[in-house]
Amino acid sequence: MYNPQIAKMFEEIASMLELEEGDHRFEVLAYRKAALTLETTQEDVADIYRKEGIKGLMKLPGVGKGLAGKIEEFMAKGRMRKYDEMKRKYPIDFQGLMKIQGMGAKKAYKLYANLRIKNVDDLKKAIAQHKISGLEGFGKKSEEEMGKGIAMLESGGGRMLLGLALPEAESIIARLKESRLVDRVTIAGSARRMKETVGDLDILTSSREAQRVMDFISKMPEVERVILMGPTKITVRLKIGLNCDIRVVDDASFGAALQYFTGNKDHNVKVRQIAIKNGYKLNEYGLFDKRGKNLAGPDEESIYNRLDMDIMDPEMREDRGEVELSLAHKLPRLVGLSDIRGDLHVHTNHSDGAHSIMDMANYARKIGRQYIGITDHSKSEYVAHGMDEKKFVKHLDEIDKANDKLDGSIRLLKSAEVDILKDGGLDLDDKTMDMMDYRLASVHTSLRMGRQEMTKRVIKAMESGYMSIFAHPTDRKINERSPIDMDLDKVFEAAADNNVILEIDGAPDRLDLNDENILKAKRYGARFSIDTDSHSMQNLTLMRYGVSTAKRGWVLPGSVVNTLGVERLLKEFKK
DNA sequence: GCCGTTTTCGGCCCGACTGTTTTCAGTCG
Repeated sequence: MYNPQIAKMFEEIASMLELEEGDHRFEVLAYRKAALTLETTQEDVADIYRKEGIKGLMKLPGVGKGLAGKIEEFMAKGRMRKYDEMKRKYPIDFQGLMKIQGMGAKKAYKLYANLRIKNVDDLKKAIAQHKISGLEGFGKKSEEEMGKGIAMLESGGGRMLLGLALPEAESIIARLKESRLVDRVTIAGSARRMKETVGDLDILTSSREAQRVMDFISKMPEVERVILMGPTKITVRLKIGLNCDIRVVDDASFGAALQYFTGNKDHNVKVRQIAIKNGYKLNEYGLFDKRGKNLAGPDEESIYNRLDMDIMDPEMREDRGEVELSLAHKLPRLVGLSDIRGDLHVHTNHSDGAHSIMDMANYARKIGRQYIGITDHSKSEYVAHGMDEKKFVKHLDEIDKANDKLDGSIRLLKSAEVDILKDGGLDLDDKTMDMMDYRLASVHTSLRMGRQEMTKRVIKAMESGYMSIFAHPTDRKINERSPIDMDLDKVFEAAADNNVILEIDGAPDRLDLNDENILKAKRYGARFSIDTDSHSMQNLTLMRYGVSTAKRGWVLPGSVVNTLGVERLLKEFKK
């Protein structure tokens, strides 16, 4: 996989260009944009190049003739002349140093020019010896902030799971509402777009008492320390190890600000370009005409509507074609939480869940589910107390009895999460599986198997005729474990051929399939099941993470099986 | 260096905050 390596080189070239004489602003932007594209492109550039040559590379957004040539050069020779030349002049670890808050290319270079600081270790030593504060343009405060920045990095400054960050944001929002200092308050940024991980939290409020809001925030119990505070913006470090930006605007600007701070960046750039084409100017304070009159209303929708666009769900705002569809008034109606009727991936204390069948059923009914599928583990998962055939017969019988007791108030479906064995066989015998309403199947062992073997393994399981749903298909764990290596195109094709439903597992550390893979699967006509993979009653409420992931993959309600009523769903499983 | 319903040249988002400044460069989102 060349992508991360080349992305890093482009990033570094961008940093070095910032130090060169003359105006390289836009060249810098171009390198950074291409680096971002490479970081987020799943397909290896080597594969793209093999299939479509340099023209294929140039199809990548932000990659033109020049940068495509540099990618080609690196793949052929293992080096990039421009990078090597510049690196000789600036032998600095920009990537490492610039991860420190407040450090950009220019400061990094000053440190190198004056103190020969090349990397974070050098910087640490210089700080310890108080060499920074003596430098022109730096002071005592700079030295302190750098020290704090390094400490923050070392305590894990990476991106946090949405499932941890969003509840924290919601409790901060609740606190602000209770304070009565704010008119409106809401989440913005990547958390509002429900990205699987977030680098920080953005919260937007409107108030006539900005200063009091600032003071209030700085004293909240969630806050570890204030990083910066101005009249309308405050950045704080939260105790959970995440930064949080909170902005205060006038209520009249709230809609414009919410649009602006929700992003993402590329989406905003396009919307602003449309504003310019219409003779307007769009910023976080409003939509202004030539005379400077603010045309925006109090909400986001009025801004889009003024531009003759339809408003789209925040999850769509990633510049993946939603702007164009919105202009054409052809936005799809995506699946929403209220479409979901059941949950087809639920564990109980018969394997590794915390609660009984009845507890799970009652809780699920309380939060509005019409049915849930009980999917305890099969015998290979002995660490998860997986059951063998004999135990399953008894277990399935208990589900029947629970259904009798529940008397139709919620329906329990008989199922299992069956292991896909190393050879592609399933972990229970046919007779036992025949007793179930449907079956989940998933990979839990031999995760490092090679690509071809893994692909064959999964497809063989799909062809068994017993696999109703492919649960957490790639088996990745965010920030913990890479996805298993398989040819997703072939797997998705086999799923469609064998009527296998693909799961969108809503457990916040899985979110599997993810947005990109959902978009890919859709091209093969995939159908989905959005589940929680619950191991406790509380987990049943995680459905929103799965639904938002589906939205990020532009999933329509009609292709999600658990939007169906239970009778229709059972008919689907019989097919 | 990229890109195209201002299309092969001339744009490319722009406002907030900080530290070290005495008017602003650097960084961030």
